Amino acid sequence: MRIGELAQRSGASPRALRYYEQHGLIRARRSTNGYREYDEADVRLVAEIRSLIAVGFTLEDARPFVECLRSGHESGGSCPESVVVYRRKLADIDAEIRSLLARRSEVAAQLAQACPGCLFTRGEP
Amino acid sequence: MRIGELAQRSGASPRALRYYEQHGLIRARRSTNGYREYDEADVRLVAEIRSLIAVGFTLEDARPFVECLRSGHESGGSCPESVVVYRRKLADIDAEIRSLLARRSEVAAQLAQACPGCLFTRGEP
DNA sequence: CTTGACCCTGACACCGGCGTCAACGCTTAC
DNA sequence: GTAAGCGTTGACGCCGGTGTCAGGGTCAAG
Repeated sequence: MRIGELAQRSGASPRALRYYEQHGLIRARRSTNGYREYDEADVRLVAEIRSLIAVGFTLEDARPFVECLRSGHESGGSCPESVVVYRRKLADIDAEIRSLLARRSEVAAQLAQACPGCLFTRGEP
Repeated sequence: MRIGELAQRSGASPRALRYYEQHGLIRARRSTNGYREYDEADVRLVAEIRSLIAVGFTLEDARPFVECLRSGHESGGSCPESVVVYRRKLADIDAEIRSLLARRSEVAAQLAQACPGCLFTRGEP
């Protein structure tokens, strides 16, 4: 299939697919007229990438997953390198949540100090 | 005082101070040679901006606080416009935390599916 | 007079994952 | 022949808050 069909079936835009290729995440054969040609396995690869992106992974994070799939594994996450990324990501998310909670309480404290009562009363200070 | 001293005393770089001015958050008199001149009130203004930036506010968010201080209030957060920003920011943070928690559980679920046991055992899958 | 420490403006770089446009080639249908 | 609808590459734009450099001016001390 060509890039348009892969785009439709994977949920990525053609632009995104070319971007993934540019960064070495997917590869395409070329037909005689220079058009990129893809197969079913690529649909799977791109779907994996999209699903990782959707939960906050970067393209670099997705790389081991793609290579895991390419090397024949059924799941992109079943290789040691992918698991490393999974765990690092969980740690990152946890750190970010802690940071947000800290910021939240700082903001709430500032609000409480600047305008006592404003935290619970909706309306004018 | 000139920009270097204000920078030292407020914790912002000269570059940042010019940027704040460019976006209308602070103003500077100019001495005869064209140098920016600041006073004590500006130290306070910039300190307010820095403290807001530090907890994740944007410069636009900081604007009402600055104007609140300029209009004579002791605290930048005691004006209605500032309180609106405070509450919006709290809501934003809460939304972001919820989103992160959702992503966290999705990632954990993906990991658990790709590599059962990996969530609790450190090491090879 | 010169050095060095300030100051000025203007402009590019960054980061990530694309969107979007330009300018062009291929293919199919009418 | 030609128009539509695909494809190609290359390049700029975005978002925010600076860092950093270029190419100047100002001023006090030596």
